[in-house]
Amino acid sequence: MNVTIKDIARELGICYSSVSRALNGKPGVSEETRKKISETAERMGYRPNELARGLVNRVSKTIGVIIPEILNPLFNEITTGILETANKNKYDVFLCISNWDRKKEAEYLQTFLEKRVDGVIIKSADDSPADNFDNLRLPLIGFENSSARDNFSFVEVDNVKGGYLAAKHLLDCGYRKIAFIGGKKNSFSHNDRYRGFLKAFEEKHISFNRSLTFTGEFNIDSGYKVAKEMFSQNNEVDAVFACNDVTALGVLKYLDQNNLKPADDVGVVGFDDISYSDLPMVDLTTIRQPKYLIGKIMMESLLEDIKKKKSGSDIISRKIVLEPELIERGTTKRNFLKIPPR
Amino acid sequence: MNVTIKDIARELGICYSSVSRALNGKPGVSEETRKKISETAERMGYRPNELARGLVNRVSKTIGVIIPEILNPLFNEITTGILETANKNKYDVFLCISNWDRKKEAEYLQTFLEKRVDGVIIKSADDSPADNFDNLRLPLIGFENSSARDNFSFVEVDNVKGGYLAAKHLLDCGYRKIAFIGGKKNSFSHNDRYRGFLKAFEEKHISFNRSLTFTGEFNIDSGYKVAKEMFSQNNEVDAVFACNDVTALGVLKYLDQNNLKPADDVGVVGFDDISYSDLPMVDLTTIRQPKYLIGKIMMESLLEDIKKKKSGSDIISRKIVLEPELIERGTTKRNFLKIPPR
DNA sequence: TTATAAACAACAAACGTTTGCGTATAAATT
DNA sequence: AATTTATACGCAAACGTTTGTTGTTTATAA
Repeated sequence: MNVTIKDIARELGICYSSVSRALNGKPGVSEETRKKISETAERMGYRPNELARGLVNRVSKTIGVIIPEILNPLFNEITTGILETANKNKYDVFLCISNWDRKKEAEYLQTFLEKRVDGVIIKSADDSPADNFDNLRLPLIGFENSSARDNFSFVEVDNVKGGYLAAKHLLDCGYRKIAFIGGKKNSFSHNDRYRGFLKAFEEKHISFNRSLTFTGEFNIDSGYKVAKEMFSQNNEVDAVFACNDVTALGVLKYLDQNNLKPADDVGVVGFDDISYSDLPMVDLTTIRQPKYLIGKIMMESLLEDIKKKKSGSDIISRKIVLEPELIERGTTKRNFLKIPPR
Repeated sequence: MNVTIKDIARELGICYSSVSRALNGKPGVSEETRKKISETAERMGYRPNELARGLVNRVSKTIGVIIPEILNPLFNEITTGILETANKNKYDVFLCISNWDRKKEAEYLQTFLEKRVDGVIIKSADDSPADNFDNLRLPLIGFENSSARDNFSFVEVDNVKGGYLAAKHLLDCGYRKIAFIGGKKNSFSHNDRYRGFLKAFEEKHISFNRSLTFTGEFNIDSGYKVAKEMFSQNNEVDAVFACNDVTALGVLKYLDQNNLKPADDVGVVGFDDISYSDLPMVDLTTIRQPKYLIGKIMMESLLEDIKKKKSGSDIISRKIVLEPELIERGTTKRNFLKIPPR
């Protein structure tokens, strides 16, 4: 059985309310007894029961986090940022994986409500107008915009710009038959990246062949499959922009197995800059997201909102947009001109 | 403000204890009122307060998990197994990252105690006789043995066998000047893999040059650095066994940058079989650990122990050892005989 | 018709805290 | 010495549940 403040009080022959006050540094306890109390607390190995505390303080010092998966290094690094920032601020985190399933997501939100988390960070499995978290009365912040509501707070990279940078770079290199492999169809990030992608074409007055638009999932196999399908139908494709690095790795896998040289035969640009893209054997050109920072900022913003809520002031929604960055590596090559200028 | 059972009771003009009984399916409530109660509960959006429940039931339906990092895909996949299994059993998980720091680890254990988790899963940052969790009165299970105490429960792969398989494979291929790059020095897993490694040499009556023993950390940079140091001093090394795939990736990075061909110039065997080892550009021979399964088994065993503890029966410590498996890929080649048989 | 059990509802204590309020004691002021 | 003031401490309620005990109603059998 665990030691309680009542045990300490009994031991010292005083009232347990004094023990509480002493241990919390509140006034109304003499220095002398305060010292005695903290000594016996120490000696008896007292550990406050946070459940009981949470009950009266209406605070659990706990954040609920829902992400679609952690196998993808993208979420991995974001999660690292989240967890380390939480720890620095003395919060614990319930980490939940939705597997891109909205039902699961909703379930987790329910248990968060039941366990009285102080706030929620979420990368929604799906973007739709009828949101799971629409009338959740809880500070909440998302990774990437995923709600039509304009009071939804989120942190994301400028996806339009990211898509633009990718396409512009490929065009600058001289690639012309460029394919687009997107993520979750109709998700905000997918649409934004696609828009930016198209913008680069427009700007250069080059037309994009819409039949070269594909969608994949966030894993290597999916990238491989899409590449296989794509190249067996359109062998004139000379470059690919994959909306995330893991999908791009799948494309590279296909190229490798079919004796196609990255850059020379097919230019490849990914998105995210996961740690493995940097390996010399991979050496993937990509659009970097500041992943750790994203996690850190989400947690910091959330904690601020929690503070605000407690003090009674209004929470205003945040839309924090960070800069993406083109990282040029070996899977694209400048002045590559397969198609002679007409 | 959240809806409570008292609100529901007031709404219906009954006593709140009946509401509790009704909602928990306990006897003592008529079918009629039971129905009325669950209907109004639904209508009012009632969510039980798990803090209050936990307080009286002495159960939090929460597991604390401490791992050194999640950037390494090894822990990643183990964690996935842990989280999914927890979810299936209606448990939530506090995920904490120790960054290989024992102090942090101890801090986390304290907060686990305060938040009254029902059990703990841990990959200890360091193996030592004086353990953080020595007198923790909580069901606990570790990934890999990390305590001199014999009542410490853990799940691990047969590391002796893993080291043995790696060395045997390299020797069978014909490599002779083999280097060993270990993990945390003096950790149980390190020692076991080293023992197995040496065993293969003994078995074949081949002597191992002890000066080719190195230790690294669990990241690419570390593997790279060790390789650099090693090859600049001992250019006769013809193969490397790295105690984890991430370190092996660092070695491959070095080889790539120095125009050394894996397998032909230097055989490389890793440990873990992380998902990226399978990429054709990497194609790393390795010793596979059943990562997801490890996580799953840890969680299942822990939940069993929790059940046992609740029912009052004794918890016996578990030592679950799983089989490692050699995965032959492109970084080693059979019948490679650099050194002619004498 | 009355006794008796069964079915249900209400009461109250408990879980381990925090905290407003009242009071006893000691110190300070007149 | 009498009165005020500050301080230390105890009391009790509250947070939202669960659950054992007691009280009341209703149906059933004698």
